Order: sequence, then structure tokens, then C-alpha cells
Amino acid sequence: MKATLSPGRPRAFDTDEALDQAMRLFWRKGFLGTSLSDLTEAMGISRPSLYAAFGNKESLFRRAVERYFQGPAAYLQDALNEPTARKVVERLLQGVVNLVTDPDLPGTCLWVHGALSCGGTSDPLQEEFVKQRAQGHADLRARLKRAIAECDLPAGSDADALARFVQTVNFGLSVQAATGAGRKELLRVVAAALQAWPA
Amino acid sequence: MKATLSPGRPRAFDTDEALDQAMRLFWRKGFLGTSLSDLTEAMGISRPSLYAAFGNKESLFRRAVERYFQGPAAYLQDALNEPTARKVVERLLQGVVNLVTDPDLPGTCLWVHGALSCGGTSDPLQEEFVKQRAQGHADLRARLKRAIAECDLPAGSDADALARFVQTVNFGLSVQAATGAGRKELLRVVAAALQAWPA
DNA sequence: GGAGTTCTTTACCAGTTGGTATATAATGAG
DNA sequence: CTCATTATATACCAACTGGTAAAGAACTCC
Repeated sequence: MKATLSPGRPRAFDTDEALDQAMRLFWRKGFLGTSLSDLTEAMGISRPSLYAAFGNKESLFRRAVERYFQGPAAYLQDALNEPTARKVVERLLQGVVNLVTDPDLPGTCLWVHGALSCGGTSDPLQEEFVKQRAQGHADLRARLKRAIAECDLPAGSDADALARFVQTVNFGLSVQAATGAGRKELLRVVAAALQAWPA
Repeated sequence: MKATLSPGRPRAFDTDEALDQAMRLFWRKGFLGTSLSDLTEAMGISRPSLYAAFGNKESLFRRAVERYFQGPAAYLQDALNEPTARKVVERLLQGVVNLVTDPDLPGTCLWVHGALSCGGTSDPLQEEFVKQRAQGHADLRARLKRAIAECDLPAGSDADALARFVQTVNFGLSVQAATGAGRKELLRVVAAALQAWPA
């Protein structure tokens, strides 16, 4: 399967590769901490090419976040497919730890880093972060509700609260990693958190 | 007790009040998100006055963080004085929730916001965040060790892991709040986290 | 071969960034 | 009053910010 050729001069760079570099940079330095000069240098393209291909800094960042969840953070979706609630949560928490302690990666969560390094409540990006966090919570809650229906979790369990708790630990682990906590320490936190889990 | 008068023209503004305003601003907008123009406007002083009194943006930020822990976030220290480990943890977690859901305050944790909105690993500020997080963990761990010695916690308890767990939930709650979670939701997270606590 | 389209290159823009030089005003000491 | 000292106000700085205009290069279609 070959790409259909469109008229006009063909793009001289691979859009996905460039986006990958942008993602890495935003991941390491946050939204405000990343300048257009940083971006064009890392992506190996000129400023007008960047704007032609991705719109502007903000929409490039949005694309980078998208790619983050489809790539490095895909474990978030994968985890929901685990057979039991316990395994879902284990995989979620192990997933963060693996991600943020990978020595080849920036050592944080792009999402958490982004959410706290944009302009604040007035920033249109902030709205998207709010939505995405709500979505993440809703997805996990739905999975836990299914587990309750399947008698995989005790009947009285509070899916909403449990989901939010796991999400919170997830966020907390990212902050820990961003401020230098190591793999061992994070794994201990995961173990402690799992003790809160219904039997 | 009166301030000893130093020679030279007296300062025309209250240093503490100005620092308070700076703290609020950094709190709301993070380090990179706050410009000197924002600061001088909020503090009601001119740029040279700011530099004379506080050094530069970075050292002003350090002072703001200091003040944050002595003021709005003093509950972190206070909590350690509670009589039992359980109460220490309860007060810590309730403390964050109260702080980040106070409608008169920026709705985040200045520290978490700051740690993720500075320049990244190369930033000298980052080093300080790493130290402070380690200190916070060490303080809580010491308190929990005392609890074990006092038979307030089971003999086999892992003070290190428990302390890190609580710190992690603390961080996570701040991220939740920063992305729009409300008081009710956060309180449910606290309740869920406390279920992990040894009896 | 145009003609039309799309990308790249170079140069540029106004606005803002953190930070400072200079001159002047207000104080205490002598 | 003069002197040393410290703060203020005004004006300024080079460097960088996100973003773009204009001209030429590379492609498809006819």
C-alpha cells in the first residue's frame, strides 16, 4: 500500500517522526518550557514547515498528547482489558512506574507535566486536561462497575471512589518521579496502594 | 518590639505583604507562567525594588515556597504532632484537600505546581524540589517510625513505604485539584487511601 | 511544455522576557 | 548642612517569544 500522491511539492520530512520529537520535548520540558526554537531544532524542520504541518504550538502540543496516549502511555487502555479488576489496577500502576522510570524516557508523565506547565485556568489547554482526566476516570470506573457486575469485586464496592483513588496514585507517582524518586521507591508505593484494594 | 532603623531611605512597601502577593501569583501560574511584569504589578512595586529586596525571579520564588510552607501549607508540619500515626495521616490528607479546595486560594499546591512548571532537570530549582520532597518524606517516615516504636503501628510496618505512599496520594490530590476535581471527589480518595492503612 | 499546487528557505515582525544603569529622593550620623 | 547610605522612578537593554510574508523549489495534471 502506497500513499496516494497529492499535488504540490512533497513534504521533505516524516510527519510522525517530527511529531515524535515534539512529543519528547514537551514531555521533558512541559508546554511553557518548550520554545518554538527548541521544537524546530529537535524536529529538524523550519518554523514555517512546522506551522504548515501542525497549526501552531498549542495544536502541536495537542497532537503530541494524543500520540503520547497512543504510544508510550497506551498501557492505560491496555490495562482495561485485563481479566480482573485487580489485574487492571496492577497493570495500571506498574505501567506508570515502568514508563516514568525508563532511562530512555523523560522520567515523568507528559500529561501531568503538561497539565501543570500550561497557563492555568484561563488557558484553553487547561479545559482539555480537565476533560481528559474526567474521561480517564470514567473509563476506569466503567471497568470497575463491570467487575462488580461480574462479582469480581464485592457487591458494595464504590467504583467511582476506587477509580479516582487509582488515578490519584497514578498522578502522585508521576510527581514523585518528576522530583527524582527511583524505581524501587515507586514500586513500594504501588504495593502499599494495592493493600487498599478490596479482597 | 520595634524594627531597628538602618541608615538610608526606608523601604516604602511591606516586604512580607509583597512576598505574599508573589506567592499567590506563583501558586496560580507556576514559575515559568509568572512573568516579572505580573509580579511587579501584583506586588505593587517597581522592578528595581523587587530586585533589591529579593534578588531575582528565582530567589523570589524560593522565598515564596518557604513562605508557603510556613503559611498555607503549615498543616504539613502540624500534622506530625498528632498523637497517633492514623491521625497524622488523616490530618495530612484532609489538609491538602482543605488547601486545594479553598475557594479563596488558587486550587492547587504551590509546590507541585512549581515542581512541574520549572525548567526541568537542568534547572537549579529542580534540585531544590528533589531535596524538599526527600525531606518531606524523611519527616513523615521518622514520625511513623516513632509510631512503630510506640506500638501505635504494627511491629512489622514499613515506615518508609507508608510515608512514601501518603506523600504520593498527597501529590496526586494536588494534580486532581489542578485539573478540576472537586472537594467531594477528593474526600472520597482520602477515604479510599485510608483503607490501605494498617489497623 | 505550462499551470496550479504545496512545501521550503530566508528573512523578518511586534511584543515580551529577565535584568540593569542612572539619576534622584529620603533617611540617620556627624 | 553635609555625607554616606539605601530606596525609588524612569528609562533602557539584548535576547528571545510565538508567528508570518515573500520568493523560490519540487511535485501532479493536462
